[in-house]
Amino acid sequence: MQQVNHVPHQANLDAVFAALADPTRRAILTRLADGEASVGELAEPFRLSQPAVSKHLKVLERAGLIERAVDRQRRPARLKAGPMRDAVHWLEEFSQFWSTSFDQLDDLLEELKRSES
Amino acid sequence: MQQVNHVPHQANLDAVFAALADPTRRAILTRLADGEASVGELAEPFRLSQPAVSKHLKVLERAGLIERAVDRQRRPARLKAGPMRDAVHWLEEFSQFWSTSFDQLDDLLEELKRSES
DNA sequence: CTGTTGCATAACCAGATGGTTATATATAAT
DNA sequence: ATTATATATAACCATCTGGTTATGCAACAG
Repeated sequence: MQQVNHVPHQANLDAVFAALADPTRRAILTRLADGEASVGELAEPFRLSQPAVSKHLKVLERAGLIERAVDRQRRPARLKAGPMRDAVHWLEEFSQFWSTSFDQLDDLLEELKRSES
Repeated sequence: MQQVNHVPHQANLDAVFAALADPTRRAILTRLADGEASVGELAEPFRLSQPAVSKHLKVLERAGLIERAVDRQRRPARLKAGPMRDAVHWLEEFSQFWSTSFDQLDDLLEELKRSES
């Protein structure tokens, strides 16, 4: 049976959130949403050395957010969905456990604060 | 005018995702979803020193995920909604930009992969 | 005043992170 | 065979992180 249930795997949540914590990596992901890209193509817009980009890609790969292909000398990266969804799920479950919806939370907390004081 | 629009602020996204990348801190947040708690109350379930918990709380506070109150000697922490919502929004906008929904993404990527090869 | 409780802060440490340059490797082009 | 291109890897560095113990300080309790 193929893995279908995406129970947010605690260990990977660490890696996923850590990967998302860097603005360059988020930009890389956004770029990849537009289609696969090689290391060189990714390095160009950022003023970053090629090895730096390779490192970022390795972080994203370890987090499972991307996968690498092989195309001649190029090793293009493309997005993978699962882990990002795990992150969303954690946040959603958290918000659900916490309260009803994020959109009501600030108001709700304000209210609580007022009623306590 | 009060801040109402929660445009995901890039700088804080760094701090928010970084804060969420630690399992202890996620556990602290989950605990706080149950109600405010003092440093001591938070330190007890984890086998962590009190200063370690204080440090985690400072990280969460810098990310804007919690706020501290003053109650006699205690300095209880409580959740704040905004930044977490920013994180959700980033992920949602990303998924939207990327494709239609996370639930369809893996299938979609699989399909793309197949049609390319 | 004295002691205790709750927390913060400082000083320290090992290991991770994010960047660099230099070098190696593999594929392509000449 | 040589050279050029695309990427990886190594070695190095400064800074950040997550933990510790030791200490300081403010707010009670006696």
